[in-house]
Amino acid sequence: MDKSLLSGSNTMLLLQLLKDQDMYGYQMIEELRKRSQDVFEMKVGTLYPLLHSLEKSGLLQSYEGEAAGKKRIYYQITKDGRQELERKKGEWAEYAGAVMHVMQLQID
Amino acid sequence: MDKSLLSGSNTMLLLQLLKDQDMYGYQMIEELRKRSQDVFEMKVGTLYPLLHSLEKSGLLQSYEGEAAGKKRIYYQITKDGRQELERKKGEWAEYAGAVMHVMQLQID
DNA sequence: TAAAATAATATCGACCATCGATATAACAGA
DNA sequence: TCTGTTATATCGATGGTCGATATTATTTTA
Repeated sequence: MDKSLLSGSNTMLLLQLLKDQDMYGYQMIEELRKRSQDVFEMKVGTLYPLLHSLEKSGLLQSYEGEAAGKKRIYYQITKDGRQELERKKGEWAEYAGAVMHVMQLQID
Repeated sequence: MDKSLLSGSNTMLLLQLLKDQDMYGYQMIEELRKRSQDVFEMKVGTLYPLLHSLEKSGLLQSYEGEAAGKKRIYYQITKDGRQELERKKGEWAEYAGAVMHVMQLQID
């Protein structure tokens, strides 16, 4: 199983955010904070290099757009990105399930 | 929230193993594999340095014991270790819950 | 109005967890 | 005898994340 899953959950979370809606970088940080009820606070020093690398590997595409009259760099998930999202989702479910089992924990 | 939670889940899993029973290193790898239904395969290059560092920081204590007539280095969880286990367990639950929520996933 | 805070993008060195490789020794089974 | 497994150990490399720093534009506050 993928070792970088744990650490690399940020990739999965970003792909999930972009699944239904294009967003620009800063917006993703806020959206992630909101959806996680303040548990996640992705750092800009993590986000931007990650976005660039995801684009380079073809999971995302960027384009210039506008928000409130201002230029923004929007990101869009690609077909490969959607495929990778599903893959990582499955891996996460397996991993988290195993942790829960070993730890004898339950969610909600 | 602790950034090393994700990566550092190995510490939590080891503490959990030792919660009810003392074990030696190699045994922990096997037990972890078993309890996780082959999802976890902790590497020896990860385990031994981690055990040493956990002992150094007072979460574990080691002693020489025997298994099938052979000398083994057993590890025992300390009071601090149990406290740390509970702390990490809580953090994990919070983190995993947030991931599940963002990902719209469910675990049995 | 000037200053401070926030939004937005970007980079870089440092840290830390993990891995693969390598080493050694004892013992089991083929 | 040789191979495989158990068991402990170390070390260099990798890779994800962070904090610091930088820059520009806009908004809020004093």
